[in-house]
Amino acid sequence: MPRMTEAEKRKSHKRILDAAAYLFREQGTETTSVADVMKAAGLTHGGFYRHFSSKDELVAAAFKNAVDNVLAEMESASSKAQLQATRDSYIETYLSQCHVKNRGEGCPLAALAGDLSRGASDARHEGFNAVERVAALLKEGEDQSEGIAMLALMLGTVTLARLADTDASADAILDAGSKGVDIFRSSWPAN
Amino acid sequence: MPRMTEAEKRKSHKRILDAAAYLFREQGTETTSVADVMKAAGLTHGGFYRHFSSKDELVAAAFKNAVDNVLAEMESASSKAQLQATRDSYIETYLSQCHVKNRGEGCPLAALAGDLSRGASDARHEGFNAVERVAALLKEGEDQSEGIAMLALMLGTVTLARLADTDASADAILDAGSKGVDIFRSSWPAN
DNA sequence: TGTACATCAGTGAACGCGCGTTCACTGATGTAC
DNA sequence: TGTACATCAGTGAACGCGCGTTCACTGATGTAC
Repeated sequence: MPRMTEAEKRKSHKRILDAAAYLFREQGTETTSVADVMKAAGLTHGGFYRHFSSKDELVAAAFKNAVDNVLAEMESASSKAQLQATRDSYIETYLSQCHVKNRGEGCPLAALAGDLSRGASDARHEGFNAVERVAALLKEGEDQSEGIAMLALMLGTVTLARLADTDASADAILDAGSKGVDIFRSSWPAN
Repeated sequence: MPRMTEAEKRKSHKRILDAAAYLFREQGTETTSVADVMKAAGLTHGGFYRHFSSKDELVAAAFKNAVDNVLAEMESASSKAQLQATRDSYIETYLSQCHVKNRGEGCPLAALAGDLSRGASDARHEGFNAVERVAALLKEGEDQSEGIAMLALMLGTVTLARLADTDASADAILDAGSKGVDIFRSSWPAN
């Protein structure tokens, strides 16, 4: 059957990245094996090294892929009004039960910041880049610090909510986070 | 040489817990092996199962041990003034370079919340208990939500700072978190 | 208090297993002429 | 345009390795009399 077209290789590559982005977020990078990812991408593990030189490289690439997908809508906003609208809906979705339960399609930083900070430096650097991208979208202006505080609060809230035993406990934590977000917003000059 | 005194067994048990609490926070629960922990405790891996029935059980017990140690000072505060003083110093230490770099002796939630939320339910439950204990100490009152938002912001800030490449980047993130903490404090009635 | 014996904390070899990675192989693709 | 051949995406067996856990063993401890 092999060999495939160049175009088909690119499709395989994308499927591997998407499968990894989902599984790493869902289960963590340590608990997910290269074979798991390849199986989810519809391939066998042996072919992995035609696409990436190591699992570490995949972790960094899959994380960046996840960030690109999650931020695509906000980063492509063409007007200030559109940015504000997508940002508002981003924040609301972020602090939801759905996001708490659905790690695999949620914020890559909330799912993987811990893994990245302990892992290879390429992946950690990718994580830091994501922090700056998200912060810039959450609060424009020359001072990044408001966006970073907002991200920290949101990420922390979802991280804590994921420890809850019941939906009610998770909701209480999400509500606390939402109130915090409102305090931040009302204490900053609108822009 | 064996067998040891009951008192010596208790000492071994504590050494295993302390070693695990340090190594799990420093490296994560997946990356740290039972043999690593036992070696750090000055024992060999075979004896582990005289103390714990599984690695999962150790993860939960070591996490609780870490929380107990970290909160001991605050929880034993005998006056309102003393609680406020230890809380102030706790927050300042929490948002410091030292805490960012020194995972192994830092906040167990900041180091392990991600691992716990994906792991065995006993350990996750221990994590949730810790959230409530810390939140109650950060902001007294019947409404837990202010303490939870404060913890989420602090934990999120340190998590993001641990992704930074340089001390300066980490400082910028820590400063952003500190400003957020100040906003929370000034927007809540003192107590 | 002294003796005989069961207990069990700790050791280190061994278990099966899954991991990341390598490799010989296949055969359609892409290329040189 | 047709032909001959090198390339290489994907397969599946195999590699060495470290993991969590088990086990036979040791000998001081704790206990029953």
